[in-house]
Amino acid sequence: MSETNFEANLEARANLFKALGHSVRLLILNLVRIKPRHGEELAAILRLNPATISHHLAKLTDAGLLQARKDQYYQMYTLNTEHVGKTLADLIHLPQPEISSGVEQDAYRFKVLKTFFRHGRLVQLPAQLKKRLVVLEKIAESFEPRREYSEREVNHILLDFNDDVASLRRGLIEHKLMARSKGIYRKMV
Amino acid sequence: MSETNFEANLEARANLFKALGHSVRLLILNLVRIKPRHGEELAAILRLNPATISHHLAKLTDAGLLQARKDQYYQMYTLNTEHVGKTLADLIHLPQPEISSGVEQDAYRFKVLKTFFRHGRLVQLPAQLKKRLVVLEKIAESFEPRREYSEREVNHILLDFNDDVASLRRGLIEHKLMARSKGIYRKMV
DNA sequence: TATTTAATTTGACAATTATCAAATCAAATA
DNA sequence: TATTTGATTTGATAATTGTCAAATTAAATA
Repeated sequence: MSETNFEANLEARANLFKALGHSVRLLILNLVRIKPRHGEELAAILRLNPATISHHLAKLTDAGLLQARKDQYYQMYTLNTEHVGKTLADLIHLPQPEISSGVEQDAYRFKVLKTFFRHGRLVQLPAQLKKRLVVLEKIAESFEPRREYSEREVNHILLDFNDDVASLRRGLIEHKLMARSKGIYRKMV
Repeated sequence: MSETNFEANLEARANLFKALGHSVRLLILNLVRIKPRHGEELAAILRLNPATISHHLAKLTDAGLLQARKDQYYQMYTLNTEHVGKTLADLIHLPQPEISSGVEQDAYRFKVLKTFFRHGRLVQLPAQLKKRLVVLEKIAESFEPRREYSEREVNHILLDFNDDVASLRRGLIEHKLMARSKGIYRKMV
């Protein structure tokens, strides 16, 4: 799905809610639910200019909440029950793949990595936990799963990122990205 | 219920929909549904100023769609599932008595009667069907149900409203407000 | 305690939306 | 066909909302 489609779909959903997001329009829906009505009648009841009512009716009709049919002079509006049975969840929830195609969910991660890495080297270990975690997870990718590492081997790999290997080692253990047992290091799942 | 309460209730419902009526906020709800997130992360993903995101988050929280809890530095937002299971119908429908207390459903009728009656007399029989019907229904109130009227009696009553009793008689019959059988008139139901 | 950083608030401006009056259009009736 | 009348469109203005930059506040860490 193209980004344009994604945005159009999103905008369409938002428009349904926008149509409902006005007290006059909620009243119109309730009045029309009781019985079909025409614009002039609604204007009289709600004490608004017929042109204003006409705008509201157009929005409700565009959103598929009302149906209009001709009856003599009058455009009679009736409630369209197609949408009103749906739950908010139905109308809010976008499928995951669609979200991913529309926005970069890892943007925060990328931003943190961009901030703290320069030419592949770690400029500084972030003080904030959430950012430190992002950085350490990145570094942990350099270790293979299920393989055993001696401390010398660990240090050798970490040295590529930063001279303060002790802090990096401690961070990896602390955040449970690696485990140490009898001097042997192993990457966690 | 006071009119003020009615309006407050109505406004509250509209505000829930207003909160949902923006594509950025729909995206936030979907992103938070996947996992709890904080403002900075959402700002990075959606490429918007953190202050803007903060506004959106406040609207969603006010509307009861999100819950916020502190986690270290971060205000973590999670989806509040309380409302999202409700159908649109649940959220739109106001009880009838409440509507009646809030707006004058007969405003159109009153307006028509005010236009066509002057000091209790019918100025003119409206050409438009819907208005003619309103006027004739008003006149029909002057007849008792289940009682038989001769044409002379009918004319006598109608003369109070307008000199053109023939048109009034014809209108009452035409719109099935009265019935004539063998020269005897009777009000319908 | 000083510093850092996320959250919030404030102020300014842009964009959107609501409202009405007046004009136009379209359909029904005289 | 001319007239009436509801619906729609247009233009103007007011009100609301969305956005960002900058300042402030509050919480966590060094």
